Amino acid sequence: MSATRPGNTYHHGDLRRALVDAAMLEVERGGIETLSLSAIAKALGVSQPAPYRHFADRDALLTEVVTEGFTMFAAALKAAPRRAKGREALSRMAQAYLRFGLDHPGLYKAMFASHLLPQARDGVALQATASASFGLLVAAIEAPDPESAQRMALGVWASLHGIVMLANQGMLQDRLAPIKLEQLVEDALPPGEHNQPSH
Amino acid sequence: MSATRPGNTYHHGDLRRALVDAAMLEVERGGIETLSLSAIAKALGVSQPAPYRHFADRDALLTEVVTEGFTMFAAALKAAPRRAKGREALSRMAQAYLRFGLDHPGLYKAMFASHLLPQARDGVALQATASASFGLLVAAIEAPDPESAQRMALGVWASLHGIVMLANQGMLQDRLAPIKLEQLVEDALPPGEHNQPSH
DNA sequence: CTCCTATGTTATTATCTATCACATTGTCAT
DNA sequence: ATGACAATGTGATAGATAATAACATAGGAG
Repeated sequence: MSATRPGNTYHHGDLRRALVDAAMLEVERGGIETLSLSAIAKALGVSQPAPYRHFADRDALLTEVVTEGFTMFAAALKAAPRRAKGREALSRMAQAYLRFGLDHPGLYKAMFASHLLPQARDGVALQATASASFGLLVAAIEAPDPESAQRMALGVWASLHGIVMLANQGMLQDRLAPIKLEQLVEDALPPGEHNQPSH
Repeated sequence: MSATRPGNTYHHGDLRRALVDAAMLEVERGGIETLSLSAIAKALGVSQPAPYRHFADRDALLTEVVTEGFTMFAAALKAAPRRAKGREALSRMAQAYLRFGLDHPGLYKAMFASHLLPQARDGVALQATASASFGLLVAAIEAPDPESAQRMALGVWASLHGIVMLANQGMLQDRLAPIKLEQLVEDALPPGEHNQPSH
């Protein structure tokens, strides 16, 4: 009966991990709304209630997926500048932000547009994880004082978020004739010496 | 049995309208995922399958809600400049955008973050409706040539969209100490003579 | 007035979440 | 070792929902 199960044992081995992985794939494939614990359990060759041994409910599994998403996201942002500093580092981070959003549309949407983030129960821990990424952005901004950095980072964040969401909704495709998303990202950043030539 | 039904007739009178209204309220209250045709039918005092006489499936009702949302949205943007022109008109339109997003968080999210927009079936008509709003934004932008207007409008749109989405997710609350959303919106617009004094 | 169509109803099926009581297995103290 | 216990899995079941089918009613066009 078990298709994806390693041995033929009564116990799966690492069902929790398998559930998260399968859920991540499904969120990426069909979005948050099509995720079904039943279907995942069946696909993994376990009984339908088995997932409830590891997650209290559907939202708990989704929260785990989204949390791992934010971790991946933060890692991508952190790695992006490589050895660059200053304005160039910010630019690379912004491009990495864009790339993550475009490469993981379902996950990105689940991270930023789900009902989980505003919720009291899991929302607190989740917001902390999400905030880590924002901190990276603030740190990459060059500004006279911390408050300015915070304010400018908010503006950049909002722009990047908007670009990713609109692009993934397919709302920019018809309008981008000669314009590239990468250029739209550059335009969203505060000006610096290393700016690209004007269009 | 019927709580919300006008008379006591076999036929409801205007069930379609009542369904859309109820669905709009529910989308606003609990978001897209909690919308249940069963629950709405019961609340309206009709049988559970009655809605299927007016909408092929759940998504069809949602599409109607979102379409009406875009119509309201376009009307709000269009009315915002009142008699103002130029840069001031753009500013007022942007503030109206923000206000709509904050006043209708559930509807706004349904409009821009649902699975409906990218879908082939209803997505085409829906995208056309959505595009009308974007056209208003483009028209309000002062630029040397149409392509620049298009490009600048994209940037403004993305910024506004990002601000609304992040704000409605509760992700800006902790960070906005002295900053107001309205100011964040102003900062997202291209500079003009009527700019606010710098902070 | 009669028929026809629109709109509503009851009955039914399939899927999904979630909880229950029970079964099995790995582990840890003795 | 071994026996209790905790962790993990199973079958049975309840409740909600989407969707379809067959039947009922009412209102309007001829």
